[in-house]
Amino acid sequence: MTEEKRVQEIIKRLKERYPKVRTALNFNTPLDLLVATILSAQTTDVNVNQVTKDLFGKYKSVHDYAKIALEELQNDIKSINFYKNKAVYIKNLAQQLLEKFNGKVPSTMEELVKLPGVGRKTANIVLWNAYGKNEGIAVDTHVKRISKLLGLTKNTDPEKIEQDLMKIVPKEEWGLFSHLIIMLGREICQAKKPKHDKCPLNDICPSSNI
DNA sequence: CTCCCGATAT
DNA sequence: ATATCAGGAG
Repeated sequence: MTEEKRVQEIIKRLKERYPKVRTALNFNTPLDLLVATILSAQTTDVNVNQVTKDLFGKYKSVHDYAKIALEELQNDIKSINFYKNKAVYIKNLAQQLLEKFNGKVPSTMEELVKLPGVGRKTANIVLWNAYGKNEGIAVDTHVKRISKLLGLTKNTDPEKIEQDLMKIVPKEEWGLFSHLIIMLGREICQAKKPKHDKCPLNDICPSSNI
């Protein structure tokens, strides 16, 4: 099987298992999603959703983040790791949104990655879930780990992995692909204890022990 | 490469 | 006790 055909088969099977996949982060607006995604770095989405449940009620617009005291915002997200840095990112980001983007969350990769605390992974999540755009493939810890297990890349640098994946995944499925892999990583192919016996890819995965 | 730095599972 | 969790900045 060629690499492209194997990728097609992987996508086909994961689509069947996760037909309605999208981010597990709760949000109503692009701003919500941007904040939630920044908070989600090295943290479970369950933890993030718990915090944002109250957060989004209190911070309804860019202005609310921009005008709040840093210490108060830090306290509001204190149960998230790296909360001090993340609060600074969000406040500075809110300022920049007001100054440069008329208070709106931009919808291109180029603009998003210029915002503090926003890298390609975060930008890709926002672009696909909030704007339906496929400008790249979000490479998070799951995509990084599983792409390597599946033999789709030999690189360890997320940006190089993204480039490898963009060559073999059809562009119209870039956003979908990363979300399917993330779901697989959350439910089945976990880092600590991968459930090879329950994996829909175990017969075409070089790392499966089945 | 290091730092950031809480919650949870094992 | 330790590894891991939708990473990014300096």
